Amino acid sequence: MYVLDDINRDLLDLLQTDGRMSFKELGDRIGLTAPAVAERVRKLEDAGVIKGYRAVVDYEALGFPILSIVRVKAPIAGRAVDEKIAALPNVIEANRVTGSDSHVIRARLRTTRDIEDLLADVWEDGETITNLVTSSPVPRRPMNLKATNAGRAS
Amino acid sequence: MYVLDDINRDLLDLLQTDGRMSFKELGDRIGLTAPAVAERVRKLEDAGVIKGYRAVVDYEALGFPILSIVRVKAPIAGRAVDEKIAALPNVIEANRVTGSDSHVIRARLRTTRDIEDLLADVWEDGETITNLVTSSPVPRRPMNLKATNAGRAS
DNA sequence: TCTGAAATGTGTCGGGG
DNA sequence: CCCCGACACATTTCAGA
Repeated sequence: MYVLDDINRDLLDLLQTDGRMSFKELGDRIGLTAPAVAERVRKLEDAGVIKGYRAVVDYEALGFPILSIVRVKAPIAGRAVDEKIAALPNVIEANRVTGSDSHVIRARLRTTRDIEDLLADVWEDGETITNLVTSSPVPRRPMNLKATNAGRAS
Repeated sequence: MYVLDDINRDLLDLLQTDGRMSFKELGDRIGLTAPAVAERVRKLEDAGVIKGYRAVVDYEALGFPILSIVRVKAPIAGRAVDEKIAALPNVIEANRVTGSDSHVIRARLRTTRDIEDLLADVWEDGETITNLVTSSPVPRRPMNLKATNAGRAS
């Protein structure tokens, strides 16, 4: 497990909030110079702790107002099923899970009609249960590493 | 609905893949100069299409190997419940949904013991069903806007 | 809405503590 | 592991089309 000191923990919290913050500004906030920050960030990237940077896009504004959660009970949950799911561009996440279902899939859709198309694709693999998200009390957010005492040696 | 031209669609796909890409490099890839890119990106931000930028952090590497999905059936699903869930730092997303459950919660946890603590907190609000993610055929990913023909006037 | 050029700000690399 | 100074590079602004 990768152990963080307090500076790296704060760096990660800042970069999770604003992934485009400059090294200089990061340094100003935590009391380091830009080169020192750059080196720490580079090491976090090399270690795989920072996996990348992403712009967060509002899919609703782009015409995908429906967020659906589909649970699948696939009798034979093999690689073929996984790959078929991954090939669907509307799918933004898919997990294999414990319990009576085999997969949990999340997809962004344009219309209710698209739900049928999505289900038709996974239908062949097993029974499905679909929930539509009506609101998000906690929209997808980063963990607050400071609040969770992340990175402390256990 | 916000209508994208092809350039903005490609810009968003690039920024979803690498949120720290410089305006100059973005411009080189799509055939514009840096100032033109900067202006387009600024407008997308102002319009709320780009909601922000985030570093993607590997929580497993930081000691949170468990991703849990908890479905809650809360008889009275009011604001108080939402706020209690939102206050838990391990919760990375919570949705209200249609169907027999009221909420779907995702949380990152350190140990199986933490599952008990999490459930104890939401337990008071209703019955729970918990699934543990064993693998992710599709890890959380951005939508490919080009593949989905996003932003086209319908 | 874009380009091109000038000014400003930031990233990067060396040397040194 | 950090700071400082110097250079290279990116961003911003603005005039012009």
